[in-house]
Amino acid sequence: MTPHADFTAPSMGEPDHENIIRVLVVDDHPPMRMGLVALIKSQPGMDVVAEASDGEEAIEIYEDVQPDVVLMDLRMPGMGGVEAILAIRKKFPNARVIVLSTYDLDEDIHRAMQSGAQSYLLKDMPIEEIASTIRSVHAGDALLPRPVAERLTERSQREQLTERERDVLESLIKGRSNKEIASSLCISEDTVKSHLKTLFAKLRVRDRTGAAVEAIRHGIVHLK
Amino acid sequence: MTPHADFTAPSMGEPDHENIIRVLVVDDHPPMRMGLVALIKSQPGMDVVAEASDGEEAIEIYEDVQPDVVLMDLRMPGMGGVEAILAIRKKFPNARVIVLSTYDLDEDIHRAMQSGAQSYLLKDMPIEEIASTIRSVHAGDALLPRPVAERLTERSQREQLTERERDVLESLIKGRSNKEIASSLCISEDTVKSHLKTLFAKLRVRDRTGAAVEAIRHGIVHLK
DNA sequence: CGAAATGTCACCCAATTGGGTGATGCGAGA
DNA sequence: TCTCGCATCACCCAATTGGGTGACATTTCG
Repeated sequence: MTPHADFTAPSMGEPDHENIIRVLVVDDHPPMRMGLVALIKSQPGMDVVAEASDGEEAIEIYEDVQPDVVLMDLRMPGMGGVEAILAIRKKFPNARVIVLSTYDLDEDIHRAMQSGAQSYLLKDMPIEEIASTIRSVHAGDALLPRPVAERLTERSQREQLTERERDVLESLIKGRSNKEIASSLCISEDTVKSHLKTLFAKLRVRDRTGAAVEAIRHGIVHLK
Repeated sequence: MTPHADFTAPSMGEPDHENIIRVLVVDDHPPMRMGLVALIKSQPGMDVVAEASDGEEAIEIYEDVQPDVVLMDLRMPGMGGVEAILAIRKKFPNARVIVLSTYDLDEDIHRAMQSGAQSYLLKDMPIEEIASTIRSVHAGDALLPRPVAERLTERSQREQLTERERDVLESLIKGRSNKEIASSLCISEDTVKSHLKTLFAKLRVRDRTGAAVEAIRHGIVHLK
């Protein structure tokens, strides 16, 4: 796809301190990809070795070119960033991935870091910060910008939802009544109400409408 | 801010058919700006004369450089794209603006076109389409890509909300009960219920939760 | 093993919500 | 002038929802 020069195997032997950082750019927006490529190529000591426009492509290409660092968008059609990171790190546990997202939703950040990303940047950050993070992550650090770290703290203060609570929440956001949620999950209506009670407490809302809005606001469930 | 060469006044006299298309790029994401600049500079017959990172800056710079075409993001901190387009076209009714957005929400598209944009593109479109639209719009056409036009049709099939209905909807999404909505809008609870009834019908939902989700889904109200 | 978390269900009761019907006043436009 | 849409309010009634309390089984974990 994108021409990448002859590369030397990153495993074994001599440290790559003096080598150029080989970056894989993953984003489904062509102009954004173009910008990230321009950004990286404008920096000394790093270069783009390949591009991908969704998760599956990213996995394939990663195996081929085995880049030093991946710059990965989160929301993409088909396979998203999180699944791609999981797949890549399953096969290459040392893979270094920086998530670059439009959104600073606490759940997104949490899921990304959970899946093994080394950092999480926002697209409204200056290009210097993106470049310096690529260097840091390549050097083995895993740092989060202040505002992102703060969001992650927010999320940790919110109580974890159980699997069943998530199910109810998702069903709720589809516009279903308690009765409908019950039958869709094959449980009694009382059980639904029971889950809703704890759900309201955990999300700190009074009713289902508040729960729906909070869930969307924090990225706990995604629309569409 | 950004260097722009000597420019000739776009008013009066000779047609600019043979001149280069002078583009102003407005986006709050540095790497996206970088990509758009690279995109435009890579195309023959057009060039970037200035960049802005929010609505206010866009207005200022527009007056200074009076570009042929503006490539404008919609959601930006501070003043958004719609307000900027309105302000620019109030002073320069012939201003040509292409909105370039991440989202294909019908309300966003509607508001953008309503405010006077000539086109609405999505960031996941290929760079050729973006470039060719710049040319078309500069030549005086105002065309919408198929998928965007279809979304706009969706929106026109949904009944218009009245101002008051919007007020109730916004209040609803803040998590308020009917009683609280009533007092926040200084009307009776019965009136709130009355508005909600028509609101449910127009949005084709059964209850307030559905209304909240639909409103967010279509961009009728924005979170945060 | 015992404790804690999770998922399940039941019952009661009050509050909120949603649906139907209708009425009034006001301003814009045919 | 006379509609028509909009906003306002009222009343009634049924359905849904939310809060409190408690119980039981399973699983996980120290």
